Amino acid sequence: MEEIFTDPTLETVRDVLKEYMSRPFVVQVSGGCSVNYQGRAKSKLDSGERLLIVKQDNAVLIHGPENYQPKNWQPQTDEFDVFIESGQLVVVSRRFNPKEVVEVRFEDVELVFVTRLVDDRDLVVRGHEVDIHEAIERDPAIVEEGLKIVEREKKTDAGFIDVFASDEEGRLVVIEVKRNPNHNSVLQLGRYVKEIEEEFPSREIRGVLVAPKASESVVSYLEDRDLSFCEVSMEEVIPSYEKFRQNQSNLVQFGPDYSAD
Amino acid sequence: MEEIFTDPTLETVRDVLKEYMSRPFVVQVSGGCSVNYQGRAKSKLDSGERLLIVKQDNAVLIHGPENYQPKNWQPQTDEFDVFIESGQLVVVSRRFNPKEVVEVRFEDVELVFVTRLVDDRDLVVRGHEVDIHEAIERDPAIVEEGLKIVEREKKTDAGFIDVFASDEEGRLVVIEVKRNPNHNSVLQLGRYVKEIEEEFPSREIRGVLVAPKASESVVSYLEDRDLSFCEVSMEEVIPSYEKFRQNQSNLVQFGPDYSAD
DNA sequence: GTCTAGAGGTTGATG
DNA sequence: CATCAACGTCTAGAC
Repeated sequence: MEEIFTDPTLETVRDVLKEYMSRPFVVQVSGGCSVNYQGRAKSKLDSGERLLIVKQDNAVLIHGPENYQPKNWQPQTDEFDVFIESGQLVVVSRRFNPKEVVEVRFEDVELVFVTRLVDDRDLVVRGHEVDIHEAIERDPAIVEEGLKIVEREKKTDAGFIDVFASDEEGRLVVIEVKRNPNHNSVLQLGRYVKEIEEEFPSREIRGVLVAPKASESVVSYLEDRDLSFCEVSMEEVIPSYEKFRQNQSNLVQFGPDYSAD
Repeated sequence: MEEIFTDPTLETVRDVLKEYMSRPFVVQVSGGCSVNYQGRAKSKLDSGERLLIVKQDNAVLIHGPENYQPKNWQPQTDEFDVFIESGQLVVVSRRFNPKEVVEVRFEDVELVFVTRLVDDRDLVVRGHEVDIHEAIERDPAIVEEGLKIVEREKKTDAGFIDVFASDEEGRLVVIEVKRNPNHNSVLQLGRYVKEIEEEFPSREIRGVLVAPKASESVVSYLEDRDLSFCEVSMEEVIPSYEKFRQNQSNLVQFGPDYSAD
């Protein structure tokens, strides 16, 4: 189930788009175009050669020859318009919330490719912040010996505390988990500690930032506020590959080949 | 300058990739594949139909049938490997900083498309945070009548203050500009105000968050700390379209057609 | 629907 | 090269 048109007329492209857009097909148009966007911001892209991709859920991407990011895009489309005007093929993608419009104007098209992709597999990712949370819950000693979890996602006026615990000496410990901590993480942690000090005025409170790494600047910023840093390695955080590898027998395993230190 | 191969053998695909990858061509491969990633995190994607795009700067995208986002990616590649193993075409993209590897294993390929895209036009975007800064500098009355700019990007120990001003009554005004403010923006502003209070102990200090919008929660958080919120519309912030429209005579103008309120 | 927090965020500026 | 701030961030989850 695929269709390819090389050097089609704009009329052909229009008809192909009308037939396959808004239906579960991936439509690609490669050619010279300009793009306008208006919504939360506005953008203008003068004429150049690009690749337009309309996905099966009506997400729209306009990719230039370089960069990971698309030049313009629309995460989803509520309404398409396709028409020819002044010798240009105009494709308009609108979404209503937020109200945004992307308009692509093709002057010439090199190739149109229509296909249907079947992909029901989920992407499994490990190494997110939640994996650090879970690792701490499984084994609080990762942070420090004698730590006991009191509550997870404890609500305060300043927001949710990632992990709320008590240490060996009975002090309350406010733990903020971050994958990439910065100064804001420190401010946030400080605020949480303040909230807890108000809630438990008779208790001694500690604040700990737990992360795979922190810059010196962040660490010193922590120390300035009597907070501390606990480094955890992703190795102790990411579960063993056994579960991760399931149903992957025909694939190269993650292993020595990749971990070239 | 383009090449299209439909239902090619994996050997053909390998040879095409070897010839055109790492050179300034956009190479697309559509077919059934699985993907592994390891780097800052790890991910695994079982077999399904996807579109692999290798851009002219060696950025790599693996797109599924849906979503704006690619399933896996590599913003840039320092080293490619292409080979056939166990009846699968393996494409490995490595980058060194951060050290990350994406491995795509094709079981079958539906289409390969090679092209060179020429696009030297820059995307012009209006409506970023800096545009709000500039609007305030042009016309401080956007924030409030009688406001006078004292300094922009004023340095403090807590970071840079976006706009530092004085109001009609001679009070100092610390202005924090945000496009999408959140609680952290409030904490940040509070911190700046504290710094300024230390620097000017004899003056009265106000803190104002300027943004196109703020959630109620953020506004009440501001008020709790004796800070205030000033809403600016993007219309008063984004410069008139005259400049924006330059060289766009052959394009439909942004205008009434788009601004369906 | 709005709002909040996280992301393999990415990217560009800055020291 | 590291650090930081902004993004049309996007996206998922909670309310």
